[in-house]
Amino acid sequence: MIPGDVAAVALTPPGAGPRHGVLVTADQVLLGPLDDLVEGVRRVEAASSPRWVWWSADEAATPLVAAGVAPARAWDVAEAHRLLHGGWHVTPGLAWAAAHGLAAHDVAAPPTGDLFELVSDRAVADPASAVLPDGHLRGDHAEWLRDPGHLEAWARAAVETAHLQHDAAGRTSTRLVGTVHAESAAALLCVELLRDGLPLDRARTEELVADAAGPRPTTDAEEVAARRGRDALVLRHAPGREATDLRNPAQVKELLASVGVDVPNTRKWVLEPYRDVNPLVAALLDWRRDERIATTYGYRWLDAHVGADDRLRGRWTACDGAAGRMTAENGLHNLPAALRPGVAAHPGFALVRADLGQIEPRVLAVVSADASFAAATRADDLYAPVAQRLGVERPVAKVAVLAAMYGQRSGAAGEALKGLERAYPVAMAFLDRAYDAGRRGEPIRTWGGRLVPTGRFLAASPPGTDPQLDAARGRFARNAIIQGAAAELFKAWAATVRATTRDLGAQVVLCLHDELLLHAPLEHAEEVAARVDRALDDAARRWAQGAPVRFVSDTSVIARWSDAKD
DNA sequence: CGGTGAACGTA
DNA sequence: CGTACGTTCACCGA
Repeated sequence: MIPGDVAAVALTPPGAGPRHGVLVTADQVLLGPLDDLVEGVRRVEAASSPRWVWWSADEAATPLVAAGVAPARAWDVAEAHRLLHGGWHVTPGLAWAAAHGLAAHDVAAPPTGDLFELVSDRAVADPASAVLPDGHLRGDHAEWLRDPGHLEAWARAAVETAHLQHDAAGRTSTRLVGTVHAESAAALLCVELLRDGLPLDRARTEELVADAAGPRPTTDAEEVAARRGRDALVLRHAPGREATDLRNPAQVKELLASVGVDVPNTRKWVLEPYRDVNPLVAALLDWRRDERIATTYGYRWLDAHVGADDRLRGRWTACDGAAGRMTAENGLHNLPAALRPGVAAHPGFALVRADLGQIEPRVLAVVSADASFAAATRADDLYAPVAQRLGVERPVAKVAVLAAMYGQRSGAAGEALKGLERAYPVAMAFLDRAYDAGRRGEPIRTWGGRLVPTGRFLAASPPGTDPQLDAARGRFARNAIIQGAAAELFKAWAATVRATTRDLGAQVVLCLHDELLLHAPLEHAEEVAARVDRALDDAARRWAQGAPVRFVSDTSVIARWSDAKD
């Protein structure tokens, strides 16, 4: 049975002729060619805005998004599984098994093409059923779904899984159902981010690349010559060693030794103190900076990932394999600051940039329920009241708070850290508990309910056998409860922004952990910015569930990403 | 050919 | 001041 506020969508796999799809609601089943399905979803969305259930947004929503349909609410079975059970790897079979309490190791594997696998008794399964006689989902669905007649059963299996996940989520944590909703919206947003891309000023971007890599080469020979030219600027400081391969760290180390710079490795922060000692070091560091742009963010990158519409595109994922932050490919998440002036609104549009201020300590105030620390979040600058309370300068208070959340290895914070323990014992005890759970190899749950396994190095060394690895697990856990909760708030905010600015023609074009970038029509940009701030208030209130913690956003309407940077 | 580590960009 | 990610390069071993 399909509940009245739920609808399901499933599609035949791409790449095997014309695609078909099915739409299943409480009172109708629409089975037909993809175009008909898209129109059906558009109609149902407009009429009742149900919660769309799919095995994953990537599979099911991509054709909808391509056609401009913007579902408001979803239950993404794959993302729900990741939240409930931890880890990143998920298939329909694994999600089905976990939801039904079946053992993961019995999940039917996809066919390998091996002649001998046909001896499995699973081959006798009802050809029309998505479920095998042993209760597991069939493993050959990629092939099986080429027959559109199988789609309805596949969609109903997704709804059954979602239903069981919903029950399990409600039992596990009071906030987990809401987290699944936000996570599902984020996964849908990821599909839209890939479709829309990040708007660039191509000419300006090419200029910035040229500053580092030289003019665009037209032949392979020119490219080689440009590379030699860059190398020569370093090697001219090392007469007799011009054959050194600057891309080989061992050779670079030897080269540096030959001019009296003796270093354990050639990393930037190791070499930086020697920048003025020898011109070779300065030349090498500058070479590294330019080489990064020339190789990773050079002309090849531009040609491969920037479309004819001057949009930089890459795939996005709603959560990483650790605490659950979003990830992006093709440089969208690690674009060098030097290239940011190239990210620019297109004619008739503006960028709306919003970044959350001091999100991690504010998140700590929520998840630890420390009333004193929460009081400090009333300030625009949270470190000011903390410094006052501790009787130290602001920079000392800041280092102490960050050390408490992440570090406590090199005890620069010292006295101030002890002050934190006295002033905010609830928050500090919360961090200590996460650290201890990690040391013991126990999984933790984030505020929103995501299960985060800490046993990543468990096979190499069980808890209690290697103090260094125990400490690494502890730091990971302590970081994950903060980073993971921050990611949850961020996604709730991003999903709210997506929903509340769409009617103004705005697009979310970049999500960067604590920063949102939107592309909006010029005439609506100020209103979009206002709605972004309102969305933060609404999302934070829902996410924090009444905790008296304030979140702040620095929001501005700009032409280029590099504008109005603080 | 695939896997690994160094290096470095972002938060 | 720790954690995480993606990308490129050279090297290693099959």
